[in-house]
Amino acid sequence: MTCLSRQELCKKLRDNGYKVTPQRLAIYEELAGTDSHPTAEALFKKLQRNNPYMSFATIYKAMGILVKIGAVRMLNTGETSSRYDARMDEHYHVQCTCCGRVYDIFDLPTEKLTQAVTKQSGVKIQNSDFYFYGICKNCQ
Amino acid sequence: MTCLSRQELCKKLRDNGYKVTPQRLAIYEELAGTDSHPTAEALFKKLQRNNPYMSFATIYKAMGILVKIGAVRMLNTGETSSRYDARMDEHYHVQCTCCGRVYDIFDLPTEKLTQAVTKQSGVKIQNSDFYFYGICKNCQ
DNA sequence: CTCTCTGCAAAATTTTTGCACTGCT
DNA sequence: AGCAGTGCAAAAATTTTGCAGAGAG
Repeated sequence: MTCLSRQELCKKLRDNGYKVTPQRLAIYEELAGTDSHPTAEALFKKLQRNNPYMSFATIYKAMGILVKIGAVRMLNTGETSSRYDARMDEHYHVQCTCCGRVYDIFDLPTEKLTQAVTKQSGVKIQNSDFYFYGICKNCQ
Repeated sequence: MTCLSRQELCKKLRDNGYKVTPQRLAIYEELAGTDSHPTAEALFKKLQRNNPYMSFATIYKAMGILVKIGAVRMLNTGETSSRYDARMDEHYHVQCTCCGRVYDIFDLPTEKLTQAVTKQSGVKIQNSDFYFYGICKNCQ
């Protein structure tokens, strides 16, 4: 997994003027340790086991910060709640329309797309999100 | 605009077992007549002028149906509320991170991407959503 | 020691649901 | 006439906010 080490995360937090707290580390490490692209609620349930006083507010506040400093991304697959992903290397997402699972996809030839978007719209692209939907192997 | 004519929409509703009502026609025509990718709230405010008794519940129920029968798509740009789009021809979206406006993009070479996703994940892709983010011409 | 962060509860927002009444077909 | 659809209000679900006390630097 290409996520941040604890040391790198601490540095990133401090460099951006945020404090390092056990909650933020626990939230990040829980997220970095799964490839299930969990929602805030899923994270909360997992974290509660080891951190009985973990609260939703803390998760949402931490996520806001982690997204802002570029340690985490937020996924909008069209479900009612957002999902989170600690992998920040360039990749994309496929969701199974049957079971809802979200899989990672790598190495898509997207450079021409971004160029075409810039050319067509005049918008200087800062980042992009690609979502694919279909029936996964398990559900076929 | 490549949206449905009133006649086509009526047929599509009936073919899928839904009734044609003035509210559904008004909602669809309002959406088809703009390229602003409005939220439910924005649609509601516009529709209220001519239909003072239009309600939110009706908009959400109608949208559910219109999405299901393939007359409308829902956009998830990462904002708190969903946006809607009556254009069903293949196209993509760029959002300005400054003003929030959403622009349409056409003719992207995406075939290889979809093939790569199928090959890599084994998921048979049914559809996809591409979102690009950057600073638009107006805001530059 | 200061000032940010946490946890709780309450609030805000968006979307969904239940139900009596309306009105399309 | 029958039954789906509308509108209202209340409920549900997710996310945000305010504040007192705890804890990082």
